[in-house]
Amino acid sequence: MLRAMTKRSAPARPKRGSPDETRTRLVAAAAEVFNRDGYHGTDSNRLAAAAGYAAGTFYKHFADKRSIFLEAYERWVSAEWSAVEDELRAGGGAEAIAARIVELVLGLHRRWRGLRASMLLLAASDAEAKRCYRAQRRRQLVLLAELRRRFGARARTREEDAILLFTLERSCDAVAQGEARALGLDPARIEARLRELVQASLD
Amino acid sequence: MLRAMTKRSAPARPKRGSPDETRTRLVAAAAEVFNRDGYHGTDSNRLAAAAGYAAGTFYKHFADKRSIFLEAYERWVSAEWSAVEDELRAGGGAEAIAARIVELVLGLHRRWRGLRASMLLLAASDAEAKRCYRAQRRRQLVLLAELRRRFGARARTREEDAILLFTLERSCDAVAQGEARALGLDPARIEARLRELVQASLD
Amino acid sequence: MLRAMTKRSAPARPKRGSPDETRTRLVAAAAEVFNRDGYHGTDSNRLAAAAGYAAGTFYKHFADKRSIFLEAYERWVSAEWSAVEDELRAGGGAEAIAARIVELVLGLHRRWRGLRASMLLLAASDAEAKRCYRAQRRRQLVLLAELRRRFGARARTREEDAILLFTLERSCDAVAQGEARALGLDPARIEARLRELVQASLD
Amino acid sequence: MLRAMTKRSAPARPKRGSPDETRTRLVAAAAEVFNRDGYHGTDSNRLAAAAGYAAGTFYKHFADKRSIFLEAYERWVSAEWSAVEDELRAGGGAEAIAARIVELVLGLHRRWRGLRASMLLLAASDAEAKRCYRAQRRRQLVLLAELRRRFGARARTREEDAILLFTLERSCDAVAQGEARALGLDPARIEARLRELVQASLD
DNA sequence: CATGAATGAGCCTTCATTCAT
DNA sequence: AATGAATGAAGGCTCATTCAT
Repeated sequence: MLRAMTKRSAPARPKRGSPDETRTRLVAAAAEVFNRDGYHGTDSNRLAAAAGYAAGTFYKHFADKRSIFLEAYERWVSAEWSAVEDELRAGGGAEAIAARIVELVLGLHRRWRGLRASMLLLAASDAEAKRCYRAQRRRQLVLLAELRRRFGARARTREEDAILLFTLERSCDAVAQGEARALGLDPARIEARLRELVQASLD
Repeated sequence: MLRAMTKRSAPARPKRGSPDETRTRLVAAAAEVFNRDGYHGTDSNRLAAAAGYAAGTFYKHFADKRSIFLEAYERWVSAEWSAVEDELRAGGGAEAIAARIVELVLGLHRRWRGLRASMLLLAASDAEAKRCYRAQRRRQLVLLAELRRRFGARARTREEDAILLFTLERSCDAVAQGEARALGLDPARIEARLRELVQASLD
Repeated sequence: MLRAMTKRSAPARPKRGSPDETRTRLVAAAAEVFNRDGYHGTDSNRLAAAAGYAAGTFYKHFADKRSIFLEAYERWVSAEWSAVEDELRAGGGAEAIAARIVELVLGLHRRWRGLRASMLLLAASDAEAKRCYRAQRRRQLVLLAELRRRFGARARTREEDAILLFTLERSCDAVAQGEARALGLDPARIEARLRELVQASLD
Repeated sequence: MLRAMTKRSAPARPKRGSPDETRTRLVAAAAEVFNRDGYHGTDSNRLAAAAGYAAGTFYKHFADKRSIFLEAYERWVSAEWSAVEDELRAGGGAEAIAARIVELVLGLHRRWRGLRASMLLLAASDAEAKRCYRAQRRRQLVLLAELRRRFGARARTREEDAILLFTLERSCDAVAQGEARALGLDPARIEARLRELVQASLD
């Protein structure tokens, strides 16, 4: 069985909120449940229940499971990325920024590893998920170029930047998902190396 | 609808072969079907049918869907990796080897992108899939160290090597799955950059 | 899909009228919607919305879907039958009356074919619907006998009259629902023949 | 509640028959259940259970509820009509044939009144049902013309014949469904009158 | 060894109805 | 009087798996 345990909390019943509150609660609960059980590991009834609602309520707010997933990803992962961007744009030296980038990205990957894994899967077969997933990478490319301009560093090709992002993403996943440890690697050293790579790219 | 069309070929009925032949045919067909439709995009009946067998035959040879998936991954992806290793061990200069590594890895990612995506998903929630997936990375680390010894290059940390592998894997996925193009990147330049990175690691 | 499209008009919101006005609006809207989509082709929420009210309002005025249906049928179909009766009672020769009967009955069947089809269905399984449906036939039998008295024609058995009504009803349905045309029949000839039969019954 | 009681017999479990047997059993059971509970009064799970099968088995044989309904109607109602036709073609005088037609048609309407009512409903909203329903009327028109030729009677217009069939159909429904009795009519007299009409049409 | 009919739990979705506001 | 968010039972359908042949 791939499916994880499912009945967890009996959440506070939030009857009769505004539609927006309800929608928000559903999305928040879905983000957690998808993150824990994976896209194919839950169903719409459970998502509703996790937010304290009945099955029917789900379909008042979302057309289907896929659409709440995309919204959950958008709302949580992307939202937190925005926070990251804001902080990085706030200033600091190249070294500090590099360290912070690695720390923040790793944190996000740790926090949302299940959601990210599901997104990867979905993006493989669903066009809209693909778009949504790629939109982020685009933002990151923009951010990277912007930071570099701030430090007066020479420009890199988009390809070089993309590869740096891929490196960062995949390595952080490896650390977040325990793959690094399973391979006998020291997460701290991975982080250190990533910091070097990011900083080198900003100089 | 995430599910792709499914009825494809009307396969040659190879009834009453030896158990091993049957098993092999099932695995071969499954590899193709999983690669095309994804793990959640097929079902065991279709896998059996794709190999020209009845539903019941499937369960005479495999405990469940997951186990045939792991075997398909093992048998095809890993097997092809072995071929890669053999070729690389056969000799050549650092530059040629680097180019060949990138070419071969990219080829594998292209050929098996569906299977790989499914594996990524499965590895996120299934312990055995995780082990199977990681075993490969371990082999690759060994190979990398071995190649470097051959070229008399200075040793790198395991972490540095792992990050190189992550970079290679993730970037090849991006190219194989069209993500690179979607981001306006030039696949040829990505490949060139990957060759540089690999070669640098071997010197 | 048996179900037809449903969201049609955005009806004027007539909030806080007298209970009777509300009830009337609900019934009027329901008659149209049932006539268009069929009894099983709508739901109470849509009926409410079609009248410009919220779901809850519906249940303030009707016990359930069935009861609004019966009322819609009663209020519209029966009401129009009354108009027919009034006109026929107003006078005219047997031939003119016969022609008028066919014309009016056919008109009603055309106008309310969806509602009638639903009633037929409901009457098959619901006792109250059955009563309501039969009450009309009774009125028609009375009317027929009454007209005949007016023309001084000899009496027929109730069975003969009933059969004439059945003929009229079924034939008008066939014309109204396109069955006649589908069978290669000429609606005008059907009407002509029906006029003959009715007139013969009045002489 | 419109829905009739549902769990009736616990039918003999007929496991592992040939697909055709299974299909036949499903259709036979469905004909009875539809006839008893109406199209909207059952569901696919109950149809399967009524034939002694599990839910999934149903969908191995039929795409959906509508398709088994049409087949049930076709297989039972039409099949019995064929028997009627055969008998009528076998010979006899006009009077005897007329009597037999009324008797047989009435018998069919009695036996399958629920199925017929559902068909009427379905035909109102479903194109294929409509076709299937009308195909029968066409056969009947042919049969009627054929019988008349046998008796050397003068030809009637198709419209006249159609109206006779409508009369017969609707009147038999009224008798079969108790409508006649509810209107205080004597079924025997209805039958007598129908015999007259049919015989008159054959002379 | 292979079959393939059959299973039945379980997912997605709808809708008649309620009730707090 | 009206609202409309919420309900939850139930229907339609799928699919991993079993077992009699």
